[in-house]
Amino acid sequence: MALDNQFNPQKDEKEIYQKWLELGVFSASVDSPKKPYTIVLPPPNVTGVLHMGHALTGTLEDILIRRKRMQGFNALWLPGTDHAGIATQMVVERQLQKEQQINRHALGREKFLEKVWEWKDKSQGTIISQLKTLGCSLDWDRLAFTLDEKVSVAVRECFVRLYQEGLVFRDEAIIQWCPRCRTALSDLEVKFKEIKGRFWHLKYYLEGSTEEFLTVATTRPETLLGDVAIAVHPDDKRYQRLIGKKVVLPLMNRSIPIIGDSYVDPAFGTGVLKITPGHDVNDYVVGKRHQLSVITIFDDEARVNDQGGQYRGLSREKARDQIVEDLKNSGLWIKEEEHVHNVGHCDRCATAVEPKVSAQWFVKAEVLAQDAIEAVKTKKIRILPEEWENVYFDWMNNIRPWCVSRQLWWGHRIPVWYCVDCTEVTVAVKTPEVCSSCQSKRIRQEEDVLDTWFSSGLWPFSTLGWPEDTPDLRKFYPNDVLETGFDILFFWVARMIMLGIKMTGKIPFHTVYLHPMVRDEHGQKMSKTKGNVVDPLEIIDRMGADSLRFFLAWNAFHGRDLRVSDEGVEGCRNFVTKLWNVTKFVLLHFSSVTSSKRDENSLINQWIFTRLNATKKKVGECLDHYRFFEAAQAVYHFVWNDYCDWFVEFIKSKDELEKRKNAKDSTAVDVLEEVLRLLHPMMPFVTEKLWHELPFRSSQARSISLASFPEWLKEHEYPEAERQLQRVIELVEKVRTLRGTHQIPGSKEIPITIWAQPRVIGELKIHEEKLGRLTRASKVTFVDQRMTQAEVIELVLKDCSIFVEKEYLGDLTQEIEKRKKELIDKRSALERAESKLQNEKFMSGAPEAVKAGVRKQADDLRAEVLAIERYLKEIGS
RNA sequence: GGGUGCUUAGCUCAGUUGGUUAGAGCGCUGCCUUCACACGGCAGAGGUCAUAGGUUCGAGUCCUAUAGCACCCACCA
Repeated sequence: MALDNQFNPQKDEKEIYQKWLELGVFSASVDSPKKPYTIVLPPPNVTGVLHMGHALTGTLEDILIRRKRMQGFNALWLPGTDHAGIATQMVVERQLQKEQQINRHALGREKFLEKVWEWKDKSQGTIISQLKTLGCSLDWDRLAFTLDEKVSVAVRECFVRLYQEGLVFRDEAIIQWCPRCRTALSDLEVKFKEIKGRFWHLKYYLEGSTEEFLTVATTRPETLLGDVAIAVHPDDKRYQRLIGKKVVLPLMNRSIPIIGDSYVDPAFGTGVLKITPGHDVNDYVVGKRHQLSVITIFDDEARVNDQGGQYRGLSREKARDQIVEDLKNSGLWIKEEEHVHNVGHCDRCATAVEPKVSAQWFVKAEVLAQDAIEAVKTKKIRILPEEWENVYFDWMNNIRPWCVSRQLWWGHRIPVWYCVDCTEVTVAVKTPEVCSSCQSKRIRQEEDVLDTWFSSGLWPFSTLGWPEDTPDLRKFYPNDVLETGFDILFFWVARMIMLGIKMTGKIPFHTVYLHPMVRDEHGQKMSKTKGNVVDPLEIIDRMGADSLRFFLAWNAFHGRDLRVSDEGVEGCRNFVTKLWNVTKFVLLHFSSVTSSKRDENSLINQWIFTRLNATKKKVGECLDHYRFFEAAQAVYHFVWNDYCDWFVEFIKSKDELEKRKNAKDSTAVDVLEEVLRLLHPMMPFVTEKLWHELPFRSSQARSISLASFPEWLKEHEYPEAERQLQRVIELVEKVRTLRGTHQIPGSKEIPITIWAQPRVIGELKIHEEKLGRLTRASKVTFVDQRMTQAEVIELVLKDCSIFVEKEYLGDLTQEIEKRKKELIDKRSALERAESKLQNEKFMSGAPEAVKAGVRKQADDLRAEVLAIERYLKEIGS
């Protein structure tokens, strides 16, 4: 059956994926005696669509999993989706606002959650089908969701255990608050942005004086409503004498103390700092130190509350304008300056956060961090690329309590019940009926839900049935590799390590591989507002999943950026086409060869198997070390250069093809078949398609993904064949270069003469036909005497020379120039080599292999230099 | 303010413990529509490895300093 002109991904990919599903290729089994190998997919947002980052994750993990599966492992790649608390809730809130112009509070918790579930049910299929489009071999029967009952039980169990050990606690503290989301945030969820603001200088008069005042410089004049003191440095000569006195708070006419605290930097601003413990994290700390009270002046949406007197009800921004105006009017304003400073913003909605004192639940991360640090220090967990280990240690060593409560509705409700009748707090996995202390039925559950990352942190085992001791858990936990982007090292990876060790007593995985960030072709972060988002599905639609996957693997350097460009993917698409075309060639000539049988004495066969063997070794090593780019390059190079450019060209003559067909030599098919298996993890679709077209294959399996992965074979090493064919290749290249330099068209055949030692001539004569054909020679003559330089020019190789008669070359000026340049290069290389050999310290210090190499190099160079010198002399230049 | 990484061909990047004449893809130039492939073939040009010192028989690779870039953490009002 003849193949189409090129692979048609739109037509074939869906069908192929369907077949994999039918064959159950992706299913891992708890009963299998095979060694398990487990990866959990970083769960994408349930309402999301596939972006390039997902495509990268999907590709790299699929490569790892498919290879292990082919190697005979019981490979489990566990899919799942994340409820993504704030993100999802925000999407639904926006939709609600747009459609009904109401917020969630107008709808009520229960009704609102119904809406979110509706949205989730509607959109959850999207990302799943998109992962399938990419070819991901996920075990769909185990599809999990972070709000599944199974996972929720694990979340509650974890919370209860931490509570019982005192590792989760409730406390009143200053936290980061998003007034738009109306929830507390963890430190990680606050992103600081440079904002061009103003620096207002204000007068705070000393109590009882209309003359003497202190100048306070602030970026947030509106917070003066909550000032409880002003602070100066205790050693500051300017203000020292005023410590302990009082000032009158502008506009509010409250009297507040002047305190001395070394936190104040005398050199910054005026050296006088207003203290607002209710709305500034540092002020809160200073306030605590001086037992100052806390005044909260904003409500949950950052509008001025009852504490703000006449400003009550104003937004932060309006209050600021009004207060500045009032200060100006009452003569308390001195000046204002431009001031650039960093302001924290909500990671999700980009609203400026408002520090706020409130009761929240915290995890004692600093305790959990100890074992997590140890696990990486002792290399029980490796983080790759290794430079991330330091980043990990740095963060872990400075970790602070993790605020896990969120005033959201979409998420795991915290399993805590407060008794109305006594002060008891009941914390339980199963919803209690009564207070655990006074047995009162009047208990109410904590309103807050948990940070999304709390449930994600349990993902490697909650998906396998923990805390039950399930067969899945026993088989597939710990996982093997955790592959994800470095941007969620703290958010997710660190928490999995902490919670994994704490809950199960085992490390959750032995390797963390952090892939680069996907960027556009100019290295810019992709964003909707910039309009530079490259849609993986659109690329797949145009060029096929294999092209995109191969491109991503090829570009998964150990660096920090991965730039996606159309041209790059096109290059990979071209490679898919090349593979397709060479398969067409093989089918055209070798369809009648239906079993593996080959001439073991053929040097070409030996040579291509040796090359293939080197490639298999390289690919295997690279994949073992997550060097996807090198693996992709190695196989690309083998297919395109070794197999297509040389092997196929070597055997392309009528005679050679006939000979091989008659002998039923299967080398061409065998090598291609192995290449397809080697490539399958990276390009699953086209390799599956082509594999079935071959006249025979190594395995009876109904899918290439069930066949074995090619491994290096000792018996396929033929160094002698490699050496000989390497010489043939160099010889052909020399002549071709000469033809190129002299612009001899391919249609013009010219005779060549080859001189060498008899032994070498013997080796070359075997390849006479190939030499002639590939150099487009009219005749190949072998001689054991050098030719006279006056009539010919000599192309020098290490152990042979090629002579071409001048009459075929026309003007030699260019050629001579080239030789002169070559001579300079070779001479200097020779000098370097010789001086090394004369250097005693080199001869005593360098390893034997290096010395031998240099010696051989010097010999070769010397011969070449002499030959070129002789050539130039004889030609009269 | 603290930290990490980067600087190699026109562009994007490899280069594993120092060791033989520094590589790839794309782009560029010339030739070729030869019966797998123009999404192709053949050939070619192009690099004082950011700069200055140092260690070494030997440095793109190790050390120091400088310059520039990127990112992370902190968040001085």
